[in-house]
Amino acid sequence: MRNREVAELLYEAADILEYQQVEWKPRAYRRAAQMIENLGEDIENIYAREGKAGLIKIPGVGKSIADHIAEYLETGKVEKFEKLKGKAPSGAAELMEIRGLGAKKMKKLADTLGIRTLSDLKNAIAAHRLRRLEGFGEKTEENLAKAIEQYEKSHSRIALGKALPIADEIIFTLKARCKDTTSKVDLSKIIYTGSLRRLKETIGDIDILAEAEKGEALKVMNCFVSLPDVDQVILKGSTKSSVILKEGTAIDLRVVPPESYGAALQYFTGSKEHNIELRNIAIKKGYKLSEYGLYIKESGKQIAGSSEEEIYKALGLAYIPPELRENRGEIKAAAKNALPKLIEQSDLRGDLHVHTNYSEGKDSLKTMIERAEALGYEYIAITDHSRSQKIARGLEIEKLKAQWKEIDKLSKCFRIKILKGSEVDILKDGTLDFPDEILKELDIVLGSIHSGFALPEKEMTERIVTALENRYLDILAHPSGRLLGKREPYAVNYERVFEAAAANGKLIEINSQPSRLDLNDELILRAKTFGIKFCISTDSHSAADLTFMRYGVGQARRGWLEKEDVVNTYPYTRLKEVLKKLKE
DNA sequence: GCCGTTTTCGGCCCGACTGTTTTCAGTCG
Repeated sequence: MRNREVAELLYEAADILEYQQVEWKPRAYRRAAQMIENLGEDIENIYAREGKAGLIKIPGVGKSIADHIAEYLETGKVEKFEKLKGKAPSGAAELMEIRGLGAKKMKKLADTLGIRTLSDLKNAIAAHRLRRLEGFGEKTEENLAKAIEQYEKSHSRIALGKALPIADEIIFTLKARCKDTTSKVDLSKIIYTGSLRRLKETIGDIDILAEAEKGEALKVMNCFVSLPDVDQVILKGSTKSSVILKEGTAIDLRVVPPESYGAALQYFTGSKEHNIELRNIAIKKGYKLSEYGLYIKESGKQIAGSSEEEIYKALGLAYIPPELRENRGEIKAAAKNALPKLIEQSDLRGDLHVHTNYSEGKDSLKTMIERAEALGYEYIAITDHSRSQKIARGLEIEKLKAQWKEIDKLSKCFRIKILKGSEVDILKDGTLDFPDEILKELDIVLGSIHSGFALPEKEMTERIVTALENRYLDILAHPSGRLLGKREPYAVNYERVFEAAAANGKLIEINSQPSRLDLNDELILRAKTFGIKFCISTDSHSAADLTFMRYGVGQARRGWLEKEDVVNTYPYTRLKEVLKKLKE
């Protein structure tokens, strides 16, 4: 899958063109890059099958970009882009990340002061050389210094699992403060928007929206910027404020009047690409769409704005859930009333990947079962590590059998059904870490890779395919092996893995651990086209982890999954049938 | 550079905030 690679190439070219103040081309390149990123099909396959004609069919890709992509796929580079590279400062990509520094200012800095890297910029600021430039000033210099500091502190995105609790906490506190300050604000309308509401795996900053009449807006803003966790106030106006929390997270708050609340919620939820498409539809219908509402262009009369639903309706679209708003085809589907009916967390009847203190879990078997039953689940699978996982205290066969005995005993005390399982290592040659006579006694077998991450793509693919052909394996767990922000996914040919999973009827896990979220949304979408079924599991290492399910469900929804696609929405008897059939 | 049931040429999302400006450019989302 080289889509990401091709998209990066185009994004990079767009940045340089933007730096050169070339008009419109950067936008065209970025649009093409974005479509390629979200294609759901390997661009190499398209090119191999249909040549340039196939590439031109991709929205945003015309003859010229198709030529560039073809050249890149065949030779590994694009002559024209190679020449472009020399035209911008070497540190341009990094400098563009600094808040307040765009293409124009960067060019000015390069042309007048010869600034080409972040360290050049830092030196120039320290020597107060910026404030003398035309269009710059003392304040700009100070702000850039602060922005650099902020960039160096946390320029990476925040994991969903970290951002969501922070947002919940801030909103809780903000509501309490607002309640003490004014009675005229509807507290239930204070919610998070942005990529967080879309449940994206990582978040740049947290966006919060509130509703208030004009006279009350500033009161909400004052509550917000004076929250105890706020470190810096970046900007403060009557509709928009930005702050940075002491632990480094950036938070924006927007306040809008009731007649615009839905439009603002829609707008700030994004994604940007989804919104641009929506606005284009509005224009074609003779409307104008902004964060304040949907208006008739001629008369300026508002025809929708207080709720998201009425905006989509007025544009001739079915309501699109936030998780789908990535311009991956959801707008076309909404126009045809063909959106998926997305899975809900309440559809889940059990958790199929849970550790106990038999291996690396913190809590006892009994505690995990108790908590799962308290969550209302119908079943839970106990899946401690297999014997090769020495670090995680993987179970020897004797210990596994002892666990079975305890499960049999506990089964009599609980309503919830307990499946005897194991998270079995897929060894380097693709065999599983327990012999067949043990595997066939288990109710459920997860296969996963915990060693030999650096295998070349071909061998890693063979290893996983071999495991998928093992009749005793049920589920491929955390299939890409990535740890968000820490470890890249291992090299593997997903087309082949998905083919093998589909051919053998194997299930693919969506691991809900905030540090994993594995498979990711794009690969879920891709896997679904192979007809594969999934399970959403927490990979819990303590009873508290059982609540991680919300993150996995979010990724499943982003991958367009419906209830029927996910086997742990099935009643116990149906789940057992699925698992039994796999071993026949 | 791309695109088109109002266009094959002339458009390309829209508005807020800030700073350096006396009316606007740059940046951001």
